[in-house]
Amino acid sequence: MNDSTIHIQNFKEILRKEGLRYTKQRQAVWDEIQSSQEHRDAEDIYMSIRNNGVNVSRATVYRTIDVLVKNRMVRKMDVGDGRNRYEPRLDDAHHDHMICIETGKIIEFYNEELEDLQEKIAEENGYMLVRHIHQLFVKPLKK
Amino acid sequence: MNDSTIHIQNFKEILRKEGLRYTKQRQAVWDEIQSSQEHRDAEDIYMSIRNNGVNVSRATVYRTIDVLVKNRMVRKMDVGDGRNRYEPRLDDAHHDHMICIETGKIIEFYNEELEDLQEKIAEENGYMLVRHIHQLFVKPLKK
DNA sequence: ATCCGAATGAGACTCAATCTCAAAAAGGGA
DNA sequence: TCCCTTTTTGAGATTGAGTCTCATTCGGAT
Repeated sequence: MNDSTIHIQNFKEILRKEGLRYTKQRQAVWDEIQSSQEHRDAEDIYMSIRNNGVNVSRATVYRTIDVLVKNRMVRKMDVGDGRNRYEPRLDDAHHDHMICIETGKIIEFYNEELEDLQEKIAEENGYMLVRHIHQLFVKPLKK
Repeated sequence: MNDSTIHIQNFKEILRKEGLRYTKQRQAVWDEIQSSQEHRDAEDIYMSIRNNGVNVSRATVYRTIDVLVKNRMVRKMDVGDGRNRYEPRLDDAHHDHMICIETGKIIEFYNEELEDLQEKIAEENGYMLVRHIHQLFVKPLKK
């Protein structure tokens, strides 16, 4: 059983759990997102699927992404330019993003201390942390 | 010279610096935002100005907000629901936001350690921190 | 293989935000 | 003050990501 098989299994199970049918369009959306670690927008994913010869509509792409996001197979990120970006959660390891304002490059980072601190802050205010958005807008250090 | 006068002065100076003319519409936008510490959307600000008897268009509200944001008199925040929120930066003290997913309440917080950690992370990756977005989505702790 | 409810897709629709451009207003000079 | 040039305004058109509609197609249980 290779990587790809594992993902198809998981995906089918999720559809079953959600009471949804397995269709080639839904599979194509997951395949496409899963095929790249990049942070892509819905239009890009939609066009790539069509270029691969699978007929799919934007509506189906958006609908399927919602299911994937709900089931934590895809992470949705709002970079503030009006278009959401999506990336596969292949290993489910949490990370945040650093966005270079000069090149647009997106760098992932993870810091345990930072994670703990956020939970502590929420609790100090009488709340429980559910999720968070944390983005650092940066520019290259001058050498 | 009262608080209000101080702000009018600053605002006029900013318009001059930007090579923009002083108009009652622009003043009304700043007055309206400055009048409340809440996190309001553009439509709310627009309607309030009109209800106060000043004729203004949405275009002018958005255009003026852009100038205010650029000059750090107003903070623009994307809470992820498609409508940006604006708040006056009266004292210029930085803070981040905690959003209760049950009530929609927005709580401001500031933590020095968190701020330092972010700069450190950016530098470790060869970047300089320019700005950041940090939002904690929380729910009330069960008693 | 049949059947019925779920899924699809073309395109209409939503809604925040931006753009257009003719008309109105600012503000400097005389 | 009045003029004149340039900027600003505003009503409405436009944009664009995302959602919705509903007739048609398809999945999959029996």
